[in-house]
Amino acid sequence: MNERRRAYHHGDLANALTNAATELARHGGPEAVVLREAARQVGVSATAAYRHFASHGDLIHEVKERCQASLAEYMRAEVDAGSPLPDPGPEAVRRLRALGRGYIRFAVAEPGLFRTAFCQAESPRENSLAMVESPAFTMLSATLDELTGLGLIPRARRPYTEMVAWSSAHGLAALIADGPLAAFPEEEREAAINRTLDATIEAICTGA
Amino acid sequence: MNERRRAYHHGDLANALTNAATELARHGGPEAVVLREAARQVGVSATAAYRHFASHGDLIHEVKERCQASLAEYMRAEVDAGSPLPDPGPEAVRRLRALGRGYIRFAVAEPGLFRTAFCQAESPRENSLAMVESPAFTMLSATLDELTGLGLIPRARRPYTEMVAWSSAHGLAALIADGPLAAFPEEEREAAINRTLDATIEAICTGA
DNA sequence: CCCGTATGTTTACGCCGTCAACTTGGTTTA
DNA sequence: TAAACCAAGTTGACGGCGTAAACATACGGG
Repeated sequence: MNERRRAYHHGDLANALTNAATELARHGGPEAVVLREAARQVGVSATAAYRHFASHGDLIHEVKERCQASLAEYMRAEVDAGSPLPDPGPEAVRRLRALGRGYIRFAVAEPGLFRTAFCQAESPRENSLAMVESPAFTMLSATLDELTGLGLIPRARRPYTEMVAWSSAHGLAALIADGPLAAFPEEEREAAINRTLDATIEAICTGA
Repeated sequence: MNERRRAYHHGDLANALTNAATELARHGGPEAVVLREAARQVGVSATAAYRHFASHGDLIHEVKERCQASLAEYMRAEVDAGSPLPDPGPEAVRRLRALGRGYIRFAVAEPGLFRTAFCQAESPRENSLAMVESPAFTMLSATLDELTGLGLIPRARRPYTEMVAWSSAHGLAALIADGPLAAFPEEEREAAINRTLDATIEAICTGA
């Protein structure tokens, strides 16, 4: 049925719905993800969604995972872009900065998706572990390990350094995506981002 | 009508509704603030709320302001508590740390209210300026000014230092309130908090 | 005292998530 | 190949939500 998939059986409704829902999230955040609207845009009845998703929350969960993946892509892209440090230091330091910059760039470019990536799940347990096992978090940990190996992070201070880095990036990103800093003129916002990135790296790496 | 206020005219419906709505927010965050439920708990018809609030968003806005005020109280309380530094240094450094600790303590103690304090407003403009003019932000700015006066923050680095401090505290608080770190065992969470507070202060104040 | 106005109530509308029952069409099997 | 089955759609209905309109009640000032 390769080509005539659009007749009665859609062929890939689950994906089509998730795409539509993601677009809703992009423009309005998690609260804009309404099942009936996604179904409408795909051209299918609302209840058709229930053949592929157990509930509204399940659909949101799918979108949420995409958003987390998107965030990780932004981080990886910034790492791969390889923009040099102002003060060209160790490669690992550059990478640490790139991870933070990618995180924040995502929040600036896609505030709706960023908010969706961290929206509340119906099951409270679900929120927790998944994130810490994500590729993004793994990249961060690996980079910090590397910096420790290079002697740039004292071994005594290594524990919980993921949290120091994550908190700082997440805080700035959240303040941008959630409102308080959204109205900042671009130039000031960029300055605040750089200042925060600088300060955080300095706090983590001895001398830099 | 001091005492017989409960007959037909309630006497202070606006406040009663805001109280009920705040309680809903405490247990379920902003998405749990449903107008009809608040009215139900006060024992009044749903549409009665419209004599005191223009819309559902208006009610949430009221709750949101209370939550922001609560946050500021937590910060002030922690400052006033005057718990000494591990390494007793300048008073202003202690106060900076207390501000951060109060911010995070609020998120730990009242995740629902914390999330409500930063929930999206219907008017996008509304989110921005109000926060930066809040008493909490003012306390932070004043303390940073003081540290600059003491020579603990180099003048060249003074700009945007509010953002460095705010981002760090807000990030950790948000990660706790929004899920990812909520399931951390208390001991680890406390360690992460202290480590982040230490690192941030070190990043802001030269030597400490 | 009486009337206006502030503050309630009832009713109703459309949108939401979701359930139950029915229909359609591709796949499997006798 | 025909029958039977099952996956994937449909329509219709329900209760809950925010909210508008019309109606009711009680307080307070002329």
